[in-house]
Amino acid sequence: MLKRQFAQHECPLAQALGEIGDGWTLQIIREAIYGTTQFEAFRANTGASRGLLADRLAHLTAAAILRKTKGDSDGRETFYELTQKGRDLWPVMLSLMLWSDKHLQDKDIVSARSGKTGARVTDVVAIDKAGNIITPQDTVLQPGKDISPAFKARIKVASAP
Amino acid sequence: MLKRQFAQHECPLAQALGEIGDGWTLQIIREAIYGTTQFEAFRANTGASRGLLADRLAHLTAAAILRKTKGDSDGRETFYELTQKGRDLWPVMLSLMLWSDKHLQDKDIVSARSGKTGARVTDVVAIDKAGNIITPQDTVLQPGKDISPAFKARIKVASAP
DNA sequence: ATAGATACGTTTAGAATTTGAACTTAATGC
DNA sequence: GCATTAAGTTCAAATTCTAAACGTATCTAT
Repeated sequence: MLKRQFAQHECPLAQALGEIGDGWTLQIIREAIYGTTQFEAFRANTGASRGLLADRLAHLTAAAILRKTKGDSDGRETFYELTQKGRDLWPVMLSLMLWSDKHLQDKDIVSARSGKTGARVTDVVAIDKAGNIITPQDTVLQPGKDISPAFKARIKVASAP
Repeated sequence: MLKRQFAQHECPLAQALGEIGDGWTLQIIREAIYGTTQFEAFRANTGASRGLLADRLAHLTAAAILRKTKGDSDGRETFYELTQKGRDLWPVMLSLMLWSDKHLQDKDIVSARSGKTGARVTDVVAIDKAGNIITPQDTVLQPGKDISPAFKARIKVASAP
């Protein structure tokens, strides 16, 4: 089991990174989102070693990001499927994919599209409860009621780019 | 320098994870987005060791996610600031923050809001060129013209959750 | 029923990475 | 000059990862 712990911040982002921010863990979640469910397939598609993969799958299962089930037609098989918590990481993966398309790639490998209209996903935007778009330039980080003075001091100068 | 390389996929997501998917790298990008610019501040806020931090900052600079500049008032200082490519990772961090709020936290530590209206960011959504929202349930991954047969076979069953 | 193959692990030694402390170098302040 | 600060570098010890072998249960074919 990975013992390394990132500095325990109250920062929600630091906590999320502590839970899934490990490089291999993200690769595994990517594969799960692509539809991979079995140990050997995760291995083949990520290149992770057996020991590491077993460890990370156990961690993701304990964190309720994946759910482990036994195959009922073939008793040898174990399936790891995304829970709702896991599926909720889709926007993270989608934004990464769009970033990659914009900055890392010129080839047209794969695109996310609407199943209904076929229109390509070009962007990911923040919205408020009413559905209004909030641009990155207009975004600020606001301390909440449970924030510590120390962390408040750090984020008060920060605003989104 | 980190030698470990994730399986070299043509997959844009795998490439993005290869570039920034390392755990410490993501912590550093988080800090940069929070406004951290100096070596010692990155160290204090992430808990990374000096050697590792120097290595990762060099990598992020080489990847043009950070830009390294010298302080002109104080010649000892070095600043690492986000480039546009780096700032474009904001949606990734914001989605992670929202995921954390939904699944990892019950405390009200910090929220992203509109500077203009004060409205809280509640969600991140995919949109097409015309600005129509494409829900995760309606999203499919479509192979592009430069895809290899092998990768095409893998994603053809995949659809977003 | 026996033999071989498959799926999912565990174990282990060796390799690679990370830590933590000490050390450099260069610039600043007193 | 002398202490301090910022940003690294160096290196031995600790941790983590890999790769190959091994283990166990289940399935398939003979």
